[in-house]
Amino acid sequence: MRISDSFIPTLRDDPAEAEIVSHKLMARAGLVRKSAAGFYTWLPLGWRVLRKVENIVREEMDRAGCLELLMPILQPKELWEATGRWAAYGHEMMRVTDRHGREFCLGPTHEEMITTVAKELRSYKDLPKCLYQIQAKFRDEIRPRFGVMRSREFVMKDAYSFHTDEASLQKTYDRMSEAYSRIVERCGLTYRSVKAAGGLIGGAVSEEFMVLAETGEDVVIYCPECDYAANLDTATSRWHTRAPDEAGLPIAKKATPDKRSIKEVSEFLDVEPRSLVKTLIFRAGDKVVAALVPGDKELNPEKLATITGVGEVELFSEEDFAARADLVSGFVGPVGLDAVEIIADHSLKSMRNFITGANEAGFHLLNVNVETDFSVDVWADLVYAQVGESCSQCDAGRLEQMRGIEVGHIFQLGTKYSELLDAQYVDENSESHPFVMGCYGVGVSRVVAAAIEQRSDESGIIWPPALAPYDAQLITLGKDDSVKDEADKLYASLATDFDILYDDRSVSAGIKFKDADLIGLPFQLIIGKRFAETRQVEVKIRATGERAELSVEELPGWMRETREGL
RNA sequence: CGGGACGUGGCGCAGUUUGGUAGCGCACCGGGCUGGGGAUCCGGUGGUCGCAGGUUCAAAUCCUGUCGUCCCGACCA
Repeated sequence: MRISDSFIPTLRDDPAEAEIVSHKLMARAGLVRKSAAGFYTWLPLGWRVLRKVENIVREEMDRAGCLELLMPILQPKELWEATGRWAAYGHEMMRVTDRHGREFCLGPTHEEMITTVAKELRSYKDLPKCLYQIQAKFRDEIRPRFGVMRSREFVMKDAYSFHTDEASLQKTYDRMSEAYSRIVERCGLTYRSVKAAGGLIGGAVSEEFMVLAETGEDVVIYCPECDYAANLDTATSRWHTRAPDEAGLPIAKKATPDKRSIKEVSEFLDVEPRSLVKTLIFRAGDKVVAALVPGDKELNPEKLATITGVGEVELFSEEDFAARADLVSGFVGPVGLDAVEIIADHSLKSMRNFITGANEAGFHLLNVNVETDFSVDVWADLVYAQVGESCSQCDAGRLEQMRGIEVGHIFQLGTKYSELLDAQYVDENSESHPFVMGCYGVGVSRVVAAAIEQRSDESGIIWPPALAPYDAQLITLGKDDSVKDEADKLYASLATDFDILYDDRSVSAGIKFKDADLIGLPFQLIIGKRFAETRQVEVKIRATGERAELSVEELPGWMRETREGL
């Protein structure tokens, strides 16, 4: 492609609205333009990159035995009401009404839709099947940001598998996990796969593929000694396995006037926060629960929601407390708290003689012990894992953390959707069963941003060769017609084997070099006056800045070889 | 939705405090010169200052409302 024939509007300055490097560079290099918050036009150069990612994803899906199809973006309300998600999705779902008053949503995902399509898989002989599509998805994010990283319309590859049983699902799930690893590797990205939470999609088993980057919105907790890695939301640690070694002391009431928070009480009594137990009152659906965690730990509401079997738990407000005389805000404790369910973090098993609220304004209890003073209804993992704690998997490593960009997420769904939507197959005995399902997503447009987030420098983008919109940028220098002729010839000869972006503009050398660095193709092929004498093409490798002089004949082979290492 | 900031040619910004009828750099167009890291000179095009009301002889500037955008929190590929 000749630049003079192309449409690559590069910008000299960062757009004021862009915050992170990928957003700035995507705008500056002429890859995308914003239309409204969270909506982007993919300009020709950006579109080429997006298609490269799409094709890698498509190849790996096909290799894994998946079948591509395309479903409508608009989906009828009734379908979503059947699974309860018309309400559950809330404001995140974009909705439209047709001229007859019938309501639709712009698909945020397609579990409902694909499940109705899969109803045509009637026999166990038709299973397993894995279907996928690559399509725009719509989620009315509370706060779209970082360009295409978190946008309201984005390109996603979503795959769904259908099985007779869990074993078959596990097989496909494992194969998809491998395919996902291949995808991110082929895109040239450094990543880590981590254990994750199901969220709105649901499902017990789930794994995220995180591209590692400082600006990532997710925190990954990992063990340097083994392969344990998990999203902060689900990460566990084993700091609590110590056996209690202290003898229990008799419980005692202590006046703590106006001291409510862990900080206030621990300072007032001159003890470490870890000597206290926090009693947090939550509303979980219809019931009220008390969650007990050590004073120095932070409760993870997602874990509590999972344990109580609700989508979301809500911390008691002052109004809630006002309505319950038995719960004293700031002085709640588990002793004598029989009216609500008590869920305690496992770590309390190893705590002795701790301090809690006395359920009486202005008082706390000292030397409280589990069993002797109160009983726990449910033991669970309730807290966020913290850096420095022991790995729950190998026990040897101390946990560390890093930031990541979630580009892929795979789930084992089970029969949630097939049951609600009445999607069944018949087995060998003519008995009907709901499909066992899995679903698998890749944020295709997000991969583009993630790649730039991981690979760029002061001058611009450094594309992994697999994602680069073109293989090389051919640059002519000087206004000599002879240079132009030579460059034309080289362009024509390379065109059969490579995608070349040919900067044939009659602008100054500086502009050409700056634009080439900004656009970030793996190679820059430079032809100036010298070429007529030396017959050597000057090549600059964008990633390393190294330069080489090569004859026209050896150039193709050299490029093929060199790009492998980039 | 809560907290903060901002809307002035395509992009980046100044001007707003103290009202007087819009300016700079880049980009763009024509021409000269230059041609290995965003060169330079001359001459141009382009803005009802987000929108709607209000105050005033006079509003980018003051007031009210509204829309949009960005940042920090809860959501997610």
